[in-house]
Amino acid sequence: MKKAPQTIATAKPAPKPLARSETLGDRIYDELRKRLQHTPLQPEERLVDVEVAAAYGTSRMPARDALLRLVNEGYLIGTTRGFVVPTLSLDDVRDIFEVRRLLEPAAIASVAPKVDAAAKQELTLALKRARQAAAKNDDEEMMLANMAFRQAWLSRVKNERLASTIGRFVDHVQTVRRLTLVNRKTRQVVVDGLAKLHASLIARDSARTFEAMDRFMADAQAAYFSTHDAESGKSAPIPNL
Amino acid sequence: MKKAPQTIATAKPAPKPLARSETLGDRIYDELRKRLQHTPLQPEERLVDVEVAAAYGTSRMPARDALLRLVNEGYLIGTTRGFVVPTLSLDDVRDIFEVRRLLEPAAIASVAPKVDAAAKQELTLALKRARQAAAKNDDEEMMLANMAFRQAWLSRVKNERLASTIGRFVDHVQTVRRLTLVNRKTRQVVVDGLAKLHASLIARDSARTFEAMDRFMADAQAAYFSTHDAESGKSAPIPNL
DNA sequence: CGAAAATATACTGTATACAGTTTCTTGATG
DNA sequence: CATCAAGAAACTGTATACAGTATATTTTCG
Repeated sequence: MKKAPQTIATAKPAPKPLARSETLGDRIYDELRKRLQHTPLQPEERLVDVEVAAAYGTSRMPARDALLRLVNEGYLIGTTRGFVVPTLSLDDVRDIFEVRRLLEPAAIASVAPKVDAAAKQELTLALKRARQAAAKNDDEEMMLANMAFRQAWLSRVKNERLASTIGRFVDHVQTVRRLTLVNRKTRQVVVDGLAKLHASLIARDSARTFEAMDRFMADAQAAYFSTHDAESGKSAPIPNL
Repeated sequence: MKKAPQTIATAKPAPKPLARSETLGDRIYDELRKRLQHTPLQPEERLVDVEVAAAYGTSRMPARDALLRLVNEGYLIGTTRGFVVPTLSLDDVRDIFEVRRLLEPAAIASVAPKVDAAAKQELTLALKRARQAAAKNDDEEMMLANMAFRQAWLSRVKNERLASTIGRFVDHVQTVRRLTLVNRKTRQVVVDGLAKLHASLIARDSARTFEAMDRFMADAQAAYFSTHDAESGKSAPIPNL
């Protein structure tokens, strides 16, 4: 490596180039991300580029691209020995909740006026699933219902940058959520929160929806920190993404 | 390329690996980003990986890593013929402003209680620069002062995720800002906004700071859209990042 | 002389090979 | 038996080479 550049960009005539089509790296990235969203890695599990490459039948490069991208977005961290799931400290979780609380009430409020029949059906179904899961104490189903509900409104947020920012932060505390839901009282908080959101959305009431989400997030956050403080020592980092 | 994987991750004993140290790709990324923040590319300018690589004296790979990362973060878009600056539509700008307006008031309010002597000095200096620039109609200096003021508070936001999210969105409308500031009335709006923010920050008044930023962003947004509508046709995409 | 076709060029994407570094394993030594 | 050192193994990071594709250029034909 030699030295810094003077000027890098070339100012040639006037091209009008196409956007790039999907590459192998993109495909691997998409599938890996979906996989991580669905079933997060165990804290000691490692993703190794050569294995990912072999799994997808490509060389290391596209796999590497995908893994680096996941690192860039906070889904993984790169170490000298494979790619691992990041360990979130309590402060990290607090920070993420803080940002989410700034974004999600406004985001969901923005879809309230536009709730149509299809949206209503999705939301109602998700709520129903959540209720049944709560009744059966089914943690896994509870989480899935919760995700379905969020997906129902988040996919209808017009502002794509807002939606994707929220999505990313949600993903990052996914396992936290998993932990949180393993708790009877918390499950009730969630069902109540979803029910209120559902009602205000169906009523197409933006202000009430905003309020409901703000409350919901505050309650969920409180529930998380209380159950966590109860279970383990205060400042111990909790496992996982 | 063959088929999808069954299970990719290996579950071996228990490593405790180090975080990776800085790579060539990281270094190139850092410098390129700083360069783009300072002087954005012209719309027809292209960044080509082989040239970037040559400029830094490396092979194409680290350059490629850096460029892809910049694409991932929205600073560039990859085409079949080099990497180019994205063209933001009016809706894009609106979306970005919307997100910023959700985040920045809360963020700056969070630093108000912690404004110390050093912070005060930085803020005061930046405000002074902005005033002088406005008096001299110096667009460039105006923008720099504006950036300095933001840097002064943004660097003191404790929540790093919040800060970096804001930073990214700000960067993306940087050229928009440049356009906006080339306008006498707008410059006054900015100076007034900074002055109010400065006052409430020095007073360590969170609520007032929040309010001041919210107003400021609303005014700035309005100023931008009015000047833009005045200058060119309504829905024409404006150039640039 | 102009338009369409053929060729060349300039990029990105992918594969493979190599180098450097950290962790693991093995063996020697007290 | 414990501890440390030396070697091997397992990774990532980087370099180089090749393939594919979109754009630019030239050529050919009306």
